[in-house]
Amino acid sequence: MATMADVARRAGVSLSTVSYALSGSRPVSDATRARIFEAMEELDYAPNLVARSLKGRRTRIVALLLPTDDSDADPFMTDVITAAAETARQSGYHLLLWTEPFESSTDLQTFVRQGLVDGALLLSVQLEDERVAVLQRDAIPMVLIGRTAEPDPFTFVDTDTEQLTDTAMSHLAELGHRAVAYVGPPPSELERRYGFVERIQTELETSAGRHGVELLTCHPERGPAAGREAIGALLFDRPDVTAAVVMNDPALAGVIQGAQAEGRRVPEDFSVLGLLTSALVADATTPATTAVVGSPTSIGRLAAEAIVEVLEGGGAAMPVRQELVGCELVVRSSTAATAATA
Amino acid sequence: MATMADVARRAGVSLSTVSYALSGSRPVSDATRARIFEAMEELDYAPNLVARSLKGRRTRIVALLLPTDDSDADPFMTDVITAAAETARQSGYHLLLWTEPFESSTDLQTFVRQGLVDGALLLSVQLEDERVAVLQRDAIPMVLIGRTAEPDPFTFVDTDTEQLTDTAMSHLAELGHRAVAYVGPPPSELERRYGFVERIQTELETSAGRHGVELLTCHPERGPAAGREAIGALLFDRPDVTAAVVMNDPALAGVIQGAQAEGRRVPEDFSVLGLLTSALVADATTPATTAVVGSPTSIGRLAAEAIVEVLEGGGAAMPVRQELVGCELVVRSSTAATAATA
DNA sequence: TTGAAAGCGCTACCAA
DNA sequence: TTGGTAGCGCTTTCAA
Repeated sequence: MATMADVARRAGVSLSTVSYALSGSRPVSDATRARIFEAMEELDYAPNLVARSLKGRRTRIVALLLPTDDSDADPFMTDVITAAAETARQSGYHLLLWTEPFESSTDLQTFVRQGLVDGALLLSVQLEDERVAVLQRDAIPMVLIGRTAEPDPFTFVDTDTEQLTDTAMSHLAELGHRAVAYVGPPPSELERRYGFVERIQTELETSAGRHGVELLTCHPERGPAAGREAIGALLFDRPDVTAAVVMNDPALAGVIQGAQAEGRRVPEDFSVLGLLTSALVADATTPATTAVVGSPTSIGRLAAEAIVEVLEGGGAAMPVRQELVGCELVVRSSTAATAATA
Repeated sequence: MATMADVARRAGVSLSTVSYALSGSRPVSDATRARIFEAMEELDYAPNLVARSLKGRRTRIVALLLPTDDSDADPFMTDVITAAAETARQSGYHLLLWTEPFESSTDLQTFVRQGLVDGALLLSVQLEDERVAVLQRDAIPMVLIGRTAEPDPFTFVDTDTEQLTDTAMSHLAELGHRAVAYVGPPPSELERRYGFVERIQTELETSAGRHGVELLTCHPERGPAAGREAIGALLFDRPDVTAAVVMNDPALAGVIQGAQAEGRRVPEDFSVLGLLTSALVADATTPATTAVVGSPTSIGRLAAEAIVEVLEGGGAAMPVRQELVGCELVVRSSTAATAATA
């Protein structure tokens, strides 16, 4: 591949002039510039990013920290990732995948010290997230997608869980439901201690209280069978429960089927409301599941914008930026007013 | 961050000795090495990858080319990507995301000329894929995930579509089905001219012929409504159709519902078989959908292995490696023998 | 067994 | 308006 020296030779100018012509950081006469760009064209020249990175002590590469013992490939994550990658690219940044099981963050430590990346985007943040400490130790700029435990002095982008839960509970309360099942994520995700999961639980309870709704929680494993059993057992104990909010895509269909097996028609006798349910899954159930959905695309974009801003900020003490992304109710066919209300 | 010079100074040796101690490419006395590693430890030293890349003229970074006007975030792709990233990392390679609409491959051209990546992995390969030509022009090593039109002289990893279609048709033929609907991808994907989609169509027809099965094709848009309509119309014309193979996750539930709306019980009167259906979707339908599934994890791993092999091969003329990854029938509850057979 | 130094391709400072 | 050159952090050749 052609180097700057090749271009300089061909254009009959010095190497530094080529550099200045390219960066514009010093005036270059029109004639000279024209000759230089012509030479570049002829040689298919493109500046070597590695050399530039070495010189400039920054690579314009951001690590995307992606835990891999997440059992399911979440479509939500995929959208976050592509949106972040696209946004980053528009600012001249690249995203580099760093997949790693949650446990082994010593690898991460070594990795960031190698100077390949200028900063990091953290996916699937946990309440106590080792990775944050590791990055902080080396003063690697980072943006969390999710939140650690409070107080959380980091820049983050997250779903507005309060709005999420409140949208969900308002919807059900307005429909007249007074006792609602919360079918949460599988136990394995609970152990992980995602801030996200714990916040949902707490805020769901708060919101339920505010709306005069009683909340009954269960955490079935993945899969429709587990969902059926869980809701079956719950309805056996508490036949007065008339709705479920479900944040467990693999179990979602099971919840609907389990309610039906107990003789409830969905949505006439029993409402099911998805939380962050992927459209693919929500549309696959019968009836299709009404859900409160987030905006993975906005999250990815905002996260990329935030990290770029920090990195371009040149180390100046940036204000910590914390953004909450709103949710939206997507009405399909699985919720309806209770008999009492209708 | 500490540099090699810092380590050398602290250990009281020359810079080159530190380098040799690290690489092992020249003997270093035990005492010296011990001092050096101690110094590294104390300084939290890690070799600078950028400098190493500049010197070595290789970055050990591989671009992951990810077209972004794919309308849906496919869980299959996510698994491919994480598997590829993990495998690459185990060989000391990193994956860098390059998201781009199909059209603009001039950006790609410029990008690869910048020397940031040693090679590329191509996702969602089309029959006529511009990206292949672009990379070839600059002799960038690449591995396709998918295939271009024949003859295809490139290294690729792909799902074994022949086995896929044959597994599907055998299953249905054995159950006694003689007229089968093929509910293919939405028209937009057809226009894209994915090799994958076209191969499935052809091979499904071939396989159907071999099994004495008549195949009726339709391509509904995404979403359950489109699926319902498509299968409804088809069954209206051809009431003798007793099964459907569906390669269109968003429409899948609609196909089942549409058949039921025509008075068919699934699976007793009508079988539905998914093609590469994601587990999340297959488990969400009622009944759960039996499907022939591929192995995204294997594909990702093999693709990463292949590109690493090419890159480590040092430019020696490598044999073109072409791997087809097998499929498997996952039996759930949506297929059964026809009345005639049972 | 170890050290000195050239050079990867670029940016930016110092001079002219 | 332009040229020369040091140096980013490393690997590797040449010398001792």
